[in-house]
Amino acid sequence: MNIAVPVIKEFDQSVGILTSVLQEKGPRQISPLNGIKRKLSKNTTLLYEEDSIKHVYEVISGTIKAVKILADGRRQVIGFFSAGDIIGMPLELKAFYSLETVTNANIVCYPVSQLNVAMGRSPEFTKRVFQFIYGEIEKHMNHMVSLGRKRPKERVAAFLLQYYQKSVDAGHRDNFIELAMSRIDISDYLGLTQETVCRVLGRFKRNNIIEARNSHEIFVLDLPALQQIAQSGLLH
Amino acid sequence: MNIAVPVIKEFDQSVGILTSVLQEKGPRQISPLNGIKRKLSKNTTLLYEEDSIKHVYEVISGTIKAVKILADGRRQVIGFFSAGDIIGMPLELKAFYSLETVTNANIVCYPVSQLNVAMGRSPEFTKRVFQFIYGEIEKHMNHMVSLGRKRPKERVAAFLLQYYQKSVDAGHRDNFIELAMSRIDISDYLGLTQETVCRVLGRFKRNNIIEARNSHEIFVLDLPALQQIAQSGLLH
DNA sequence: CGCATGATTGAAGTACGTCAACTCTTGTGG
DNA sequence: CCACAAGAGTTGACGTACTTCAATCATGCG
Repeated sequence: MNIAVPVIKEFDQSVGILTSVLQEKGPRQISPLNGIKRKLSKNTTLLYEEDSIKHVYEVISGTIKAVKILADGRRQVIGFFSAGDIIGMPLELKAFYSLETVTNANIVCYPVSQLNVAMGRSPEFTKRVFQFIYGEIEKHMNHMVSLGRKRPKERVAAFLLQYYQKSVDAGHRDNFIELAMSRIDISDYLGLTQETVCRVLGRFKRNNIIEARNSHEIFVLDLPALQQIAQSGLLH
Repeated sequence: MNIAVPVIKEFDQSVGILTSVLQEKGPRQISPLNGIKRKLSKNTTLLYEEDSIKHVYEVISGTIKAVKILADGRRQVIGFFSAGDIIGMPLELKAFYSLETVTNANIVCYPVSQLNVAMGRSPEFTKRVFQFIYGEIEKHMNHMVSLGRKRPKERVAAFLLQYYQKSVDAGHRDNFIELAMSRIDISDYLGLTQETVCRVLGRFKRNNIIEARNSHEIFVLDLPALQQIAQSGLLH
């Protein structure tokens, strides 16, 4: 037991455990997933679109964005990932998007082959993988509705609420959200221009719906208002 | 053998075979998927958003759309499905969208539980399911780029090309595509108004890029032009 | 045949994008 | 420690591409 504790710790540190999403519960069932830790500095591309996928990534710290880029430079950010998020899927195919760090980040890379082995062994694990993918798809659907049918203020409100929810899920109760990415990244995520994102945020500030300590640190002052705007943009 | 043939035929007709996507190759390996055939008339809702999912559907004939609807009536069509397409996933959860027939349609319903059993038995089948889901996700990504960053003419061109490709994949060489859905459905898919869709199609006609026999039957006259417009909208 | 629905076209308005100026950070080197 | 540069963010003025509103034209089904 004296020995076991440091061993477990070593396991946690050097191997990663896919705790949040994919890992089976209970110490007995821990799948032998051997991930490799990587430390990435800000604005690094760790995967290019069309690259063949070799790993599934778990974000330990920092923020990473998934981006699709058109020939003329237009960008669509598919999603942002931060601590606890999983990126990728257990199939070796071509990447649909490139992955770039928004901030310095620590990640754990799990070889796809290992996940396949784990899935072959455990139906429970396979089910968790499916549930994870389901969740990702649900996000994609909501994103499509935002991009196709929502007004700028509704998109921005929904975006802020995503981060608010994430903060609540993490156990915080201070109405504080940190937007690690630039205004351009946000606008590329929401299908808007950075100017429009700025103006909408400015309006929210003037209406005392949010308060900004600086451009990346925001307090939600009026949650119901934000929810109402996000849901159907009734306020003008 | 005289007996076997009608039995097989009966099997094909009443059970469905998930041929195109999920079915394993070779007669020996045919998974015992017992689907139930359903005949649906036009404008029928076969699944409501938030309903719990009990089946995966295979479209035999006709066209079905997946739709998300906002409180105030705005609609985002997530996708259209026609002969050979599979709708849904092997997990019993809440539906992310409602499913409505665009035309009269024949479908086969496979209980999710059966797919799970088949996946438990066959890693090969599981892999096919993953590949299918991958393909769906790729479509979602491209759709997000269209909705977030493409101009109307680029979206419409890409939409036409999807159907052109489908026609080619089905072995047709006549440059003919059939758009079973209404202009409103197309606009709700592309995040535009029906008027804009009409005007773009009208421009394509005037530029001899397409020719319309009627509003639903279209010939592609200038494929390269269509591809160029879809890819980066260079033409004005 | 006639009505209802869908498609198309035109005119007008506006929300968002574009362009540009300015300010605020942040980081670096003297 | 400050000065400066480079980048990011913000705000304003203006233009326009798309929407909205409206009228007309097809299409198809009872």
